Amino acid sequence: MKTRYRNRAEMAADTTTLTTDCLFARTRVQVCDALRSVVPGLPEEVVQRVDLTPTRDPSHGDMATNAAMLAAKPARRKPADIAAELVAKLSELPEIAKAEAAGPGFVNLTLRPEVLQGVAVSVLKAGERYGRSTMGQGTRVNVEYVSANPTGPMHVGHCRGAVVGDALANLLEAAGSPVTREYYINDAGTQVVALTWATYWRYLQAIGTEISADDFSPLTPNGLQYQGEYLIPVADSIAEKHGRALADAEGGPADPSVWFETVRREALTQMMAAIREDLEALGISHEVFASEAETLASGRVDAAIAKLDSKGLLYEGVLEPPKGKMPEDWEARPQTLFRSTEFGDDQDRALRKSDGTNTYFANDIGYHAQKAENADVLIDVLGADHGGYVSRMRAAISALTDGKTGFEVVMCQIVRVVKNGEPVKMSKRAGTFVTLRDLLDEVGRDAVRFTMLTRKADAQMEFDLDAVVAQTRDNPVFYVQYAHARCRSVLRSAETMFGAESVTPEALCSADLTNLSSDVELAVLRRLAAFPRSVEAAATAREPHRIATYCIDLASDFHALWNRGREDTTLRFLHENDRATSLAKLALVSAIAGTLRCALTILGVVPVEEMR
RNA sequence: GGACCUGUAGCUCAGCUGGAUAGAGCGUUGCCCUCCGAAGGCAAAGGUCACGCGUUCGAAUCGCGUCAGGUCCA
Repeated sequence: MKTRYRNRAEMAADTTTLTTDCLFARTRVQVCDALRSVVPGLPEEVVQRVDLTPTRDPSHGDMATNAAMLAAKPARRKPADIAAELVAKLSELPEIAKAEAAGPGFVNLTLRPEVLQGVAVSVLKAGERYGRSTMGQGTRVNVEYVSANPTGPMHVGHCRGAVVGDALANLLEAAGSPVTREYYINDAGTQVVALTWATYWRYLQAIGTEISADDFSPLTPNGLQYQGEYLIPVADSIAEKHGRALADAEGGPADPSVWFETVRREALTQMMAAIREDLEALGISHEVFASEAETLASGRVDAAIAKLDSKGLLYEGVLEPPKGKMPEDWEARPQTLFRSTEFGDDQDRALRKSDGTNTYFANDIGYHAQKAENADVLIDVLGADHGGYVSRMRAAISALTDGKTGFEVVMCQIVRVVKNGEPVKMSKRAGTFVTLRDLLDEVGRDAVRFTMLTRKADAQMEFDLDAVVAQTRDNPVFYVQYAHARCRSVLRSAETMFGAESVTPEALCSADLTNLSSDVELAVLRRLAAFPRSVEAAATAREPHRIATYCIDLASDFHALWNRGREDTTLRFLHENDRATSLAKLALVSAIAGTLRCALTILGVVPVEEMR
């Protein structure tokens, strides 16, 4: 496993060259240098824990560091004393207007205004690359997400994992990791057999045979499991292509050897095509669609099992009966077990059933081994219902790769869909489940994506259909989009006022920014400065929702600034008779719009130019 | 019975990997349009961070236990 930083400090201390063009990262290096000279011989692992954070309270300056408090114990000195010496050292730096010790040992730093003003220029120069980092260089990441069974169209239950996985992939890419987006098609299991039978039933109807679900069900291996109408067009196209050739002379069910493989392939192809369309509508495209059947055929599953065996990790045994509620049909059965308990699992796990066929787990091991051939870290984005699967998979990957390949799971908890204050009931059986397409049609792609990303993945969330289309402050999608649209609106007005060529990002880079000195303007600049830091932190934590939170915060700063211009005309962006001042303000506005675009792009949300 | 996730304002949720007086939105109560888009902003009120013990300079955050909700267990 390649380097995985436990925290930002470690990440930043790990390298002498900065991974991102970030004011915080640069200043932190200076703080660390100062600390080393104030406390000679301080162990590096202590220095690495030094953190430099934005302050919550502007009266504490622009940034605060915990350096003195961290060093106090190893240096056997009082935090306040170290802080005082740090203050003296840091005050000498040209970038720092004021350094002061405060509270239990913080050192608060106030930057010279031109340093903060320079942030706007950095943003404009970086353009769409603002916030990008090289932190992940050398760590190839495979993110597997969605992987919905190809047995029907996507429904809202798949949506959160899809959006989170996609945003996470974008985020890790922004943080410098080469990312593979992957979808695992479970096309070798019993569900696909069931799908095939269900499609065949619809096929018989398509060629004019009258056969009810109740009549057909007993003919199938496991009953008729899918009766959805979405199979009708699939069956129609099969009927069109093959006529009555797949049925017997009377149009009734023929022997499976006649039709099964044909129908299976056709159903799978069309289901996957439908899913890809759904994904496309969500703005998602995977680089790899991996087939379980192909992985099996490639021999990788057998190879993985053989490898575990060669390490002495397999044995024939009988699992303990489940504690508590005992399934009625439970019986002790000897089967091939993997010693996952040696890797932290709470129970050994079966790789082969008593009849000798592979379990799902066995196939999944082979598949993960396949992914590990081209990645250093595997991330599975899973629904909460797969929680029990994590520790056994981690055990298997650890065993197979000798711990070289990282395995992480981002677990997405349930989304409750609410409309008019009432939960929307979903039942696949009753056919009342909401498809992804329905949801997109109702609220729109960007609203779905952004809203799903405003909460951390491992917390349950409520998705209020009314709220996400509301054009009000309590709808964060709208709020953020509105901020961007307002920026663009100002810039459009500026173009007519000063000429388009004067307000391009390149032209605005050379504006004199010294008049950006009010508290609200400096607050926005501080926020812009924190973006690269947020990207690295979000990537390290595998938490794309932090980028959504950042968007909301920046939008809030901007709306506040906008409204302050009502009472204080010097804060307005456009001053017809004062070109120099206007260009400074416009540089800030352009930097805000640019940063919002960078952030929204990570989330896969399209920034809008105007609201209608 | 066990595993994983969650518990923060009346409601929906943030809280930047242990830091200063715990923050938003909605709802409630007041303000702010002659003015770049008021689809916004400002302010007030609202908290035993589920509970208990522990770790330490310092805990919503880390550990253990209890309770509650969710997901799962060949």
